Amino acid sequence: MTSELILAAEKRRNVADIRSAAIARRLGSLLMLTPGETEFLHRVGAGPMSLWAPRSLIEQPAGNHASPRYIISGWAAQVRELNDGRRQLVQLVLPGDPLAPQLQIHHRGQTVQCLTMVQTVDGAAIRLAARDPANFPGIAAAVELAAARDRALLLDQVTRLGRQTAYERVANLFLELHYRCLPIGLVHANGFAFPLTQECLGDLLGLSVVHVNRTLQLMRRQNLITLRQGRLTLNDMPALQAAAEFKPPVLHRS
Amino acid sequence: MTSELILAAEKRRNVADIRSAAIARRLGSLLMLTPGETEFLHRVGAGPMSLWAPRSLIEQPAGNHASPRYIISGWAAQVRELNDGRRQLVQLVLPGDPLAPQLQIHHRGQTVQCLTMVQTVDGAAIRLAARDPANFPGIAAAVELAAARDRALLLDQVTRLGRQTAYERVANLFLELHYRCLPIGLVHANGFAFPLTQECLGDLLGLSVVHVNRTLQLMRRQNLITLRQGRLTLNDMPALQAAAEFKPPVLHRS
DNA sequence: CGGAACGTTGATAGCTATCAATCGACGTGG
DNA sequence: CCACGTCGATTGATAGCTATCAACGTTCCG
Repeated sequence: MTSELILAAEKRRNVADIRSAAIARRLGSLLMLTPGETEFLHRVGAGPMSLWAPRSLIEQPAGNHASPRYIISGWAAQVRELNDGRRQLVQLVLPGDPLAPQLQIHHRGQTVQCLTMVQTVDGAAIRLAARDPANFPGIAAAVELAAARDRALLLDQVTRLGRQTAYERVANLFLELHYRCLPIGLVHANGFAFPLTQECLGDLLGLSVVHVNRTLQLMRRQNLITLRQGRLTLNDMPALQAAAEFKPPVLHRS
Repeated sequence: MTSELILAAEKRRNVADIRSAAIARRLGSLLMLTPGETEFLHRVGAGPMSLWAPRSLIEQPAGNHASPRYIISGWAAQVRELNDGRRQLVQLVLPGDPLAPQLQIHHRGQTVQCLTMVQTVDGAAIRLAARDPANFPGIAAAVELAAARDRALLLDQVTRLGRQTAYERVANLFLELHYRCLPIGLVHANGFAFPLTQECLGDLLGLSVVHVNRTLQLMRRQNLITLRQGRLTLNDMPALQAAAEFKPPVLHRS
């Protein structure tokens, strides 16, 4: 076996690790989990997985007794569509996140859509663990905190769309994504995989494709970011911060 | 006692009823409560109340052990402010709603602000009841459903700000408010008290005061609405619906 | 009466959308 | 191998929605 093959195998193993560890990392970043809980979440992440094609819609079984699903790789989004074809990506769903909140109200025109190839695992065990504080003291709290953080990010999204310019929206989103990708191990040297097309960015930020393109080019000319070949690097976090005013949600110990 | 005085007294009693009943109506509109549960919520609504002046900020005690507070009269809003003074009303809080979700993450620049005089009551009993399914089978489910509905309305807000024009935003918001005021008994003949200034409307819908004004006047000229003296009447719901595409969240029986 | 808060109106500027066309990358079938 | 179509990114020209600035009217209240 040549060293290249060994390296490739090593890399595959690392990738697999990151995938099966996404949930454990995501929840573990919110508060301290016991080793047993971390191990438990790793096993959930390594369980039988479903594969979804890019652009496919993930059907959410209605009712709150359906088991939740967690993304372990790929990006998805909660999408709302208007009758005339306009669409809004309401919130991005990244590895370690549940596809939808535990109790979701049915809404015509609302779906979960894959932006890349997506792998999901069944989260029924997590829901059960969250209801068994004796054995899993941290998981219940972490699941709650995760939901609260997602709501805080939703408020960020409202503020972005309501009160920020195109330039600020893009900068703010990039900082949010950096903040979210960091704990799940997807960031290296301030860069991370960025699979969104400019059209998706527009639908997420309430902008037209053309204007997204022009805004990105401006940020490139100012050397704030590098975005090519599906990878985004934040070259100047202070400048982005100054432009976007992104404030990460603060978790308080309770 | 003249008949005028009798009528006035009757009216005061009705108003008091509506206030103490706001929580019961709000939660009872989501699913069937037992008579005991309804009575329980009435007593909560009639409990000791706090009074908040217009424009005052309601401090949220950090931590998830603080008892939640419910509004029983008046309007408030969750507000985010940017460093340069821009502000965004993220979500309106109406009678029967909790001031904030059960577990709230601290965020610099986020507050709850009264838009009118506001009366609140302590919701600790509701939280306890929600954890005692044996005695209160419906309340736990209703509280959860209410939170899910609020999240759905937040997604509406995102879509409004991201993908609708000023005219559509205003129409959509008016339909949402009608939808929310109906179950708590505030709507009479398609009209309800509407205490928002045009500046607040702008901060809520991501528009400037001037443009809010012009949009309202257009809708008045088209005879879609009547808005004067703090009262809003929707004269042409079908036309508003056609313009705004408001879809009320659908609760499914589980 | 003066001032503050809110609403209204006009003029102008500016941000962003829309339309149209081009370009490169990629995969497919002839 | 090349023609072809599709998708995404890019660019230019233009239109349009909305913000900003400024001024004025109205109501209310001390």
